[in-house]
Amino acid sequence: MAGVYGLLPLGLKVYRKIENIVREGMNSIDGQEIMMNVLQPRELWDETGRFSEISEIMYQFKDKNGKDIGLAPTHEEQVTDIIRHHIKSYKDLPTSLYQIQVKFRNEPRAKSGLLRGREFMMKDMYSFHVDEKDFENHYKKVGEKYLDIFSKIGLKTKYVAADGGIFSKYSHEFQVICPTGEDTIYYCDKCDFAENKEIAKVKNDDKCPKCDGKIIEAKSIEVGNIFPLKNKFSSAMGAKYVDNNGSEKDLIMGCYGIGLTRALAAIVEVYFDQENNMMIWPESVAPFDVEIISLEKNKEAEELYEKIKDKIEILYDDRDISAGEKFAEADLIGAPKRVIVSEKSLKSGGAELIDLKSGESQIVEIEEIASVL
RNA sequence: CGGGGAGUGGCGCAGUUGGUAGCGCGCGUCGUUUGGGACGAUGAGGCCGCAGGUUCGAGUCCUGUCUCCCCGACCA
Repeated sequence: MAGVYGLLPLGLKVYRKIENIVREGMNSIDGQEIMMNVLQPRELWDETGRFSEISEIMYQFKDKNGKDIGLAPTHEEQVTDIIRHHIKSYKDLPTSLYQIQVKFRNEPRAKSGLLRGREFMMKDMYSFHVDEKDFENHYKKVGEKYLDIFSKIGLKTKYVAADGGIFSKYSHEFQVICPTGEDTIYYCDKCDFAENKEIAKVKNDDKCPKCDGKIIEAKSIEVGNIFPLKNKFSSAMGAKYVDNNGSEKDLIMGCYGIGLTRALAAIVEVYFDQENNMMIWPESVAPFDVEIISLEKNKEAEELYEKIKDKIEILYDDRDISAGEKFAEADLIGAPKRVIVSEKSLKSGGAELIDLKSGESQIVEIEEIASVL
């Protein structure tokens, strides 16, 4: 069906790497990983009125006993339910819970493959605080960590001010500048000023309101966003804590999302070289570190593979097909380094080692390859 | 939801006025090939999206329906 995709072996390998980088990032700012359920009872969502409010986007149906069920498009209600049973005192705060899980959203129009699907993977984190001030410190910390995570997976992102939607006055998005993106942002060519078109007061070529730079308009892909939720959910659902004066107060909340499968697609959008029909993955998420291509079968390639296969991730192509086909497919798979073992390379003294990003190529003795890599 | 386009071997497509369903790639077998998607020979593979209708006869005409893609609207 439209907007629904699975991942084959190469895609899954890349996905897992993205997932792990995100997971480490969340753990490093004291996020605790949990896993919530996808099947949701109507009653929970009626507490905030959202079962009706977002029925357009939430897949909803009746089970065989006539009970209303929904597939979670997001988890504020569920996480608030969990937290109201476990947090009682200011001494339990702050705390952040996150999960990496599938989301279902009945998008009015799925498009551009993994960039906008109806079933996709997301990391969503929710934080809980005693007051706005504590929340804001955390919000800032998560924002900085997000920039760091995106940079680790090879995406340069802009930290963009955006509309707060139904939750609040503001939010922030992490946008990758890319012509295939569906968002439009305005950013300064000198400082970190950036606004989403939905709220922007500037236009292309304006002077930056923060410095003497120039405003540039660009299409972009939103790979993450962070929202203040204030007490919207805690107040509706009775998620309170007792402060140090003994009185009950609403929890102050924030939520923080990263579209994992969308990030995977964004990396391809940015790194795929259309002209040469070639992918070069960032090393941190590449499905393989190295592809070894053996032209004519030779024992040197086989021995090299056996020697290093447990130390680095290698794709070894010893298929009985033409050289051109191996090269063309290796270009599409996009391992950042390539080792070619052939009669020609052996005559020149070893194997040819190519760094795809720089295009640099060198002949390295077979015995040396392992240490060079 | 509004507008546009498309459903025919695994993939990409052609199919004229209604008359034996084709091509390229891929796949099997044999042989020759190996530094940029090789070549020859020979095979296998189709309910023409689905349901009705018109006709002696429908991939083709008519009606209905489902699905996918693109552009909008939408994006909690």
